[in-house]
Amino acid sequence: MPEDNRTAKPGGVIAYISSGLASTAESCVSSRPMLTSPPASRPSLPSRAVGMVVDIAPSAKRGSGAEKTGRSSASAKSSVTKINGMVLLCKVCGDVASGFHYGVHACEGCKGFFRRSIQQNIQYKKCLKMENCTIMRINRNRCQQCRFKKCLAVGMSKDAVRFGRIPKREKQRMLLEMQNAMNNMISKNGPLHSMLHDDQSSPLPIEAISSDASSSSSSSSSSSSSSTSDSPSCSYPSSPQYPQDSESVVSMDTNSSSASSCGSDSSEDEGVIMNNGQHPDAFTFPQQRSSSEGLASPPSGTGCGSRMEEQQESSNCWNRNPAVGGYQRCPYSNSAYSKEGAAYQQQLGCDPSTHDHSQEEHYTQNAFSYNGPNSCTKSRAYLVCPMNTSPYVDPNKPSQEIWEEFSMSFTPAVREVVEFAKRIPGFRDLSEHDQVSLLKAGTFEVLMVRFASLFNMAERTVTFLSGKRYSLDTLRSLGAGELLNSMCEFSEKLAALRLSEEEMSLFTAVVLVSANRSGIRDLNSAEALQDKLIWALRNLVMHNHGDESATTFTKLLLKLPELRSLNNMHSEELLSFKVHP
Amino acid sequence: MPEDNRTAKPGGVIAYISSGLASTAESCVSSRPMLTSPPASRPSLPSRAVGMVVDIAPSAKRGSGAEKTGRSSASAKSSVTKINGMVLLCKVCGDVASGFHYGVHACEGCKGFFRRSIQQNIQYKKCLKMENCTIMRINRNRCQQCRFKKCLAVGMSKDAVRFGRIPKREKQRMLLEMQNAMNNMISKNGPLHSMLHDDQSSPLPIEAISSDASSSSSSSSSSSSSSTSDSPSCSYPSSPQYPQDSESVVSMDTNSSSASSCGSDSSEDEGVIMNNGQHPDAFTFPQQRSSSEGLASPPSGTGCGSRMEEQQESSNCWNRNPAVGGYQRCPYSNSAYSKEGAAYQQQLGCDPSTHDHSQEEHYTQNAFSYNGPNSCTKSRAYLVCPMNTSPYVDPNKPSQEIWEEFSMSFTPAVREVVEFAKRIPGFRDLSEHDQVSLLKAGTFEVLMVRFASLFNMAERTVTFLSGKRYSLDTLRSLGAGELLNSMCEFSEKLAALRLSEEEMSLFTAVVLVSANRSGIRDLNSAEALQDKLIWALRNLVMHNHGDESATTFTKLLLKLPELRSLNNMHSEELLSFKVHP
DNA sequence: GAAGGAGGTCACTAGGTCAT
DNA sequence: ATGACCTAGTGACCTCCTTC
Repeated sequence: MPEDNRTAKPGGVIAYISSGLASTAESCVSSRPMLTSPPASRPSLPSRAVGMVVDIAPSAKRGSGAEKTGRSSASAKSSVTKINGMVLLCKVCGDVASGFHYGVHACEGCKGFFRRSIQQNIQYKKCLKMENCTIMRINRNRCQQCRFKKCLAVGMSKDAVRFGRIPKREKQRMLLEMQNAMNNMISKNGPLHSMLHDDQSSPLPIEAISSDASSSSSSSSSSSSSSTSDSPSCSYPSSPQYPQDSESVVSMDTNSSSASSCGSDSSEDEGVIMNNGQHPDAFTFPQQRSSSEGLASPPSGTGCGSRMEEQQESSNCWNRNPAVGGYQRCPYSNSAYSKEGAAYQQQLGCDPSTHDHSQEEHYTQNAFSYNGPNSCTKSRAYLVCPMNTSPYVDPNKPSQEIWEEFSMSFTPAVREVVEFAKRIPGFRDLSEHDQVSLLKAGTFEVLMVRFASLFNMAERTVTFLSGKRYSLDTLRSLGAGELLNSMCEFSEKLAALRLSEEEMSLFTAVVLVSANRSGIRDLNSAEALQDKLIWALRNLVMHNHGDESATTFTKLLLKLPELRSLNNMHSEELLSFKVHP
Repeated sequence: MPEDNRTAKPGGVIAYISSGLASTAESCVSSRPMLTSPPASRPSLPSRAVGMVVDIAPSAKRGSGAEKTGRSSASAKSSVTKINGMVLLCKVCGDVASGFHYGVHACEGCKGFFRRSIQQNIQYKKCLKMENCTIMRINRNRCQQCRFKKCLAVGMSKDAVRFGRIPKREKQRMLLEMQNAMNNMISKNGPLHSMLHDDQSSPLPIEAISSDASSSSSSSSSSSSSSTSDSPSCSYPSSPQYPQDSESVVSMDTNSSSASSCGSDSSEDEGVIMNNGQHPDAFTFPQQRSSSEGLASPPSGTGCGSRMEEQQESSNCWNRNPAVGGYQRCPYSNSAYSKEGAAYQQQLGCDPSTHDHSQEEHYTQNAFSYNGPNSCTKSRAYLVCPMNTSPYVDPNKPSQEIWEEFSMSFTPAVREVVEFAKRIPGFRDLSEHDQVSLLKAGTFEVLMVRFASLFNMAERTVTFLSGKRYSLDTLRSLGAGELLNSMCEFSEKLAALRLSEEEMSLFTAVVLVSANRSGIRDLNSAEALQDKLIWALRNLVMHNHGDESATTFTKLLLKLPELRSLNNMHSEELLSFKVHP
């Protein structure tokens, strides 16, 4: 649907201006009372319509003389952009467009609004509702944030300005598209019917249409001049017009366009809503609680009551995890290691059988292990991973076996990560699928943080979980490469931040929920959780680190991409090991 | 001076128009922050490109009838000057040239602008920035002084007009030159080499190719290539900024083209450096200069004094990059593409031979491309990447060829990233090796940020640089997978942050210097640079985003790990494409 | 003639203004 | 702060003239 529609839509909102109808409608709509001032002042459509008209009609080639009296006429009043009797409407609010401004057909109001917004880089006050206000002529001044958002959404941009006269080709194209739209409309059940229908079906015809128009243009075929349509449109996206109907009033959307557009619109809005809907700020931190009740409290609260507790919990979740100790002590058992997906699910208390197995293929992503570069041509295999008991591997063992043994070695660690995750307030509220996805993507990173202390850059050693220590040089000679170095460097910098236990726990939680989100189904929830944890972490750090708190917090966040890189490098090495054991 | 230059320079910027190239996504270009919508709107080029075409091809004698309908056609629209499939671009702004005006291939806009400027001897208002604004199609109207300067710089002059038809001889010469350029490019050592080379030799690669014979007429034959290098720089001493115009288009510059840049480069760099180091004040900050004075100063100071300046500069570095325009315009030329490592080095002005080649193997890391999952079992190959002209690939072509062609398609983008990097204050102070490493690791991420606007989650479309838009569903049906989704999501969230142009530039710089550090030799310097940039970004954001500044800044930092993930996913797809084309 | 460019024309728009 | 109205440009097209 949407697709088609879009295609269909030319580009702008149009309206029949023919009869006096318009005026009526408008007046109705117009929120403003009737201004006494003369016709000119009349804000409403009619008056304006009467003003100078820019006719894009084909035949209108150049009747410069006729309609417009030259420049002077301009002074007369704002012009109405009209094509073949159809008035173009503002893509932002549906008012009558005065031209093509910032890449979009827009009215004087929205043009001016957008101009001011960008010129002064104004940050509007947050929307009081859901940040998805519908923007129409009558209410466009109610929410600046949403209005500006809409401007951007429909494509207004300083880079999209177009000067000079409209290229004939474009004009032609517009016309054709509009005509098509019209025909469709009319042919259907007759104009009235369609109008009616449209009206009802879509509350915001204009938007609907408009939004897509821009996009679609290129696409399809239907656009008459296929060839033209394509590129040109792209290039001039907004150009096409959106067939809308009449005045602000009746907008009739393009043939199908409206429908589609609606779709798109709505989706957009939804997205917005969701995102913002969550109250990231709501998560306050414990300690400050007492000491500073005055600290900024969460802006909007959803269940504020338990927030503190949650936060505390999260800050301690790791510590409370019995596993923690184990981690450092190398609790490496022989527990079997199999498909991670399943493993995670089981540990999370889910039924693995209910999940798709595609995930299994990615399990290498989660391992905390690495081997020397495959460049290691010796016949001996090495597994230079601190999770291993030793970097040396029995050369006589089949590589498959080595691999399995190795994999098993970190099962306990993975289990601990899962336990930790389960203690993160809010984590279990995510869908099972998403919990597993985050764990799969983030386990390595979590382990990296927790085991950072195994890497000692100052002494240039790495302590394996077996308790044995090896120098970096030794490990390098066994084939360890860049990754090992990077891990050491990471550890050193992390240590330099001197995080407290709580901070470390909270940071670890952040690491987990910040894991690669690809595949996450409920992105908004994951993000909301992340926001909450970040907020808590921020408060904690701010509270603990004095002058350097801002820097510390920033540096902490900068650890995330580093972890991601380590994770990837690690995965690559694992992969290469599997490929060339 | 000018004279010589002109002579030397052939003349114009060219671009292949065969594909959708021409159209290029203007949107992309947008300097403005990543607005969500834009993609669609890009109107122009394409359409124009589609307009009347003046073919200079030899054989093309004059199919007047065909392409242009003679005079009448003229009425049709402005013509596009095309030679053998290559479209000539305006030497001033990179738009499609309509002819040879005032001694230079120029578009109607710049022609008219220049005409008015000289006719009325207009004294334009002083540039509000550094008087070195990059002139591109999208922003050519923002600074008259710089535009006029650029006109003069590229050689426009009333004395250079050429009347009447193009002498056959000249036409022939142009053709030959272009062909040579083409061949060189392709054959030589690969694109990179040429890029590199180009970099050094001619600031205005495009021209080289172009014919411009006009001026040259005078000069000698050799002019073509040799000349290139020379003069340009001279003529435009200040030009650092306009090193190439071509780019913007895609120009593919002549082989020698790149060379040009070099000259420019150095000069360019100097410019930048000088600015920072020397006249801090000289660098004025756009809007908030004054107001920002009160911003918090960097915590620990290393040259605190110049921070702001640096910040400003860096915040504008992207904008000043001529390439930006190119980006949007999709300048996909035929520049060869080979070993990236070498390419980077070349562009950076280093000697590729001195570097280890191991890097080359990783070059896939840098591409901004992705294809559908290999699960795509159909015989047809798809390259669902917005840098491509189309997701469809000729099934008859050998995959190797497809791959190479595809690789070439983003060479211009890579080049732009390099140019951008060079403008980041402090970046060039890193060792050559580290500069290359960061570029290799971060190019994809930088491109992802700059091209974010191509992905429109609201409308569920992706605009290719060719200007064509495709719905996510369509792309998905072609094999695109999770990555595409993730990219869209990333784009949406980024757009939601509503960064200003400066913020976006600064953020982009941060992205680059925050790239995977593995392999970096002087970690501390890289980190110091990162700190500096982050600090600047933080100040800027804090200053611009009011209540939400902290949140915005945090969210911005959280984009880094996301970018890293996208980068990795992308690399994986690339790899899988190479393994299973 | 016909190709091809200078200039002119005037459809159009970014921005500035200022009453509201 | 908004938006109707203006001003100063801008650039798509055209006409006319030069050169091949």
